[in-house]
Amino acid sequence: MFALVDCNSFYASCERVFRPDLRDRPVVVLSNNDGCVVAGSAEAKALGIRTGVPLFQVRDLIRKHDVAVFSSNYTLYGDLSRRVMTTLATLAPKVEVYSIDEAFLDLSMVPEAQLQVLGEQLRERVARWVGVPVCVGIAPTKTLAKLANHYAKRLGSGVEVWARPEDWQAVLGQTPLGDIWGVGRRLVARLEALGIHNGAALAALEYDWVRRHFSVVQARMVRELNGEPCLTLELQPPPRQQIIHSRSFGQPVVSLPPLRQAVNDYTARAAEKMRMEGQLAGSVSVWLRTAPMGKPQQLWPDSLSRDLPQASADTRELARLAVQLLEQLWKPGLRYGKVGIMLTDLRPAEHAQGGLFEASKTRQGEALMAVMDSINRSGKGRVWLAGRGVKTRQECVWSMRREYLSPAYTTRVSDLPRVS
DNA sequence: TCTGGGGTCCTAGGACCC
DNA sequence: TCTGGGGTCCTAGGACCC
Repeated sequence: MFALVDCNSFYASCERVFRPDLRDRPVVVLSNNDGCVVAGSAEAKALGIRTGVPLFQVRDLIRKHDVAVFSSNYTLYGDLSRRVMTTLATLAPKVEVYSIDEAFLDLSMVPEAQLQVLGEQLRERVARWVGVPVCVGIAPTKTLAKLANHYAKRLGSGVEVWARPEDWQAVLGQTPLGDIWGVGRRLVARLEALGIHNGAALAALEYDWVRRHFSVVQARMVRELNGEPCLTLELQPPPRQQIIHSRSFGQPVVSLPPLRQAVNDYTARAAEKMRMEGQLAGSVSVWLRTAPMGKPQQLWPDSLSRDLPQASADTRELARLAVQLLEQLWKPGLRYGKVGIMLTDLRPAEHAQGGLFEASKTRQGEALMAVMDSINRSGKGRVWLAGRGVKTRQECVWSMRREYLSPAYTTRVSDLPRVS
C-alpha cells in the first residue's frame, strides 16, 4: 500500500502559518515577477480565481473581496516543505519526496485495519507540528493513491483509504479522465475521440492495445488503475540530468551589461547547486527572450549551447562560456524580458575525466569553489565573481518584481515573528 | 499594458555498426 | 531470380508532472 500526502493549497497555507489573521481570508500567491496566480486558498478558488491566471485579469476581484496577495517566497515554502517531510517520516519512515508539497509513503507493513487511523495521525501531526493542512490518499498503487488523495480533498474527508477493488471501481466511473495522474490535455482529447470518457473506461482497456496505440507509460497507468502496481517508491532520487536557472525581468532590458550580470548570477546559482550534488557539467546553454511575450521581435537564434573542453563545476569557466554565448545572441535595440541558462550533460564528479595538461589547474579551481561555497553557506556573508556586479538583487535593473513578499519567518533571524 | 520556473520520459526516424 | 538479423546513438517532437 502507498499513501500520497499532499498539502492543501501549499503556498497559500505557508503564508498563513505565521499570519493567523488570514485564516478565513482568501489568499493568493503569485508567480515569480508577480505575473500570475500560482496558488490560491479554498476561499480564493471559490471566488473563481484560477491557478495560472495573470494578475491583471483578477485585480478587480482581489480588491472587491479583500484578497491577501503574496509574491512567491520559496525560501519559506522550501523550509516548511522540509518540515512536512521530516514530520511524515516520524510515522512512516520510507518517504519519497515527490514534489515540494507531496510525498509518497510506503505503508506495505501496515495492517489494513490501521490504515485509516494512520492517515488521520499523519494529518494531525503535520497540522500540529508544522501548521500546514494536508490530505491523505491510501491505495495499492501510486496512481490510485493519487486519485484517492484527490477525492480526500474534494469530499473534504481528509483521508481516503481504498484497500479493495470495490473501493475504487465505483469512483472510477465518476472520474473525469483529466483527474487521473498521467492524463494531460492532449491525452484527454485523444481518449475522448476514441469514446473513452471516464476512469472506468480507461481502466477497462487492454494492456497490449494501449501499448500499441499510446506508449508503455499509458499502458502501465491502466494496470495501476486496476490495482496492479507498476511504479515503486523511489527513496533515492536519481541524479539530475540538467539544471536550469531562468528569470523574467521586472522591466525590459536593452543593453548588454545588465544581461551579462544576470547570466553571471544565474550561472553561479546553477553551478552552486550542481556542486552541492557532486556533479560536473559537460555543456552550457543560454537563451534570451524578448518582451513582451507573444510579440516576437527576434527571429533566430534565440538560444545557443556549447560543450566545455572538459566537464567542470567551476563557476568561472561556466560563466565565461555562458557570457560568450549571451554576447553572440544579443542584438542591439531589442527589448529583452528574460534570460536563462542551462547546465547539461551532467555527470558525477568522481567519474571526471582529467585533461592531459590541466590537472593542477582543476585542483586549484575545486579548492577555490569549495572555499566560496563554505563562505556562502556560513551565513556570515557572500562572495561572488565580479562579473555579477556589486549591486544587491533588488537594486539590479534585471531583478524580478516581488511587490508583496512576506518575511523569511523561518530562515532569517531578523524576520523571526514576534509573539505577544 | 500587464502572462513562471522548474523537471522527466517515450517514440520515431536517421545514421551507423557488425 | 533470389537479397538477414541484430544492435547503438542521436535528435526532434510530443507528452506529462509540480
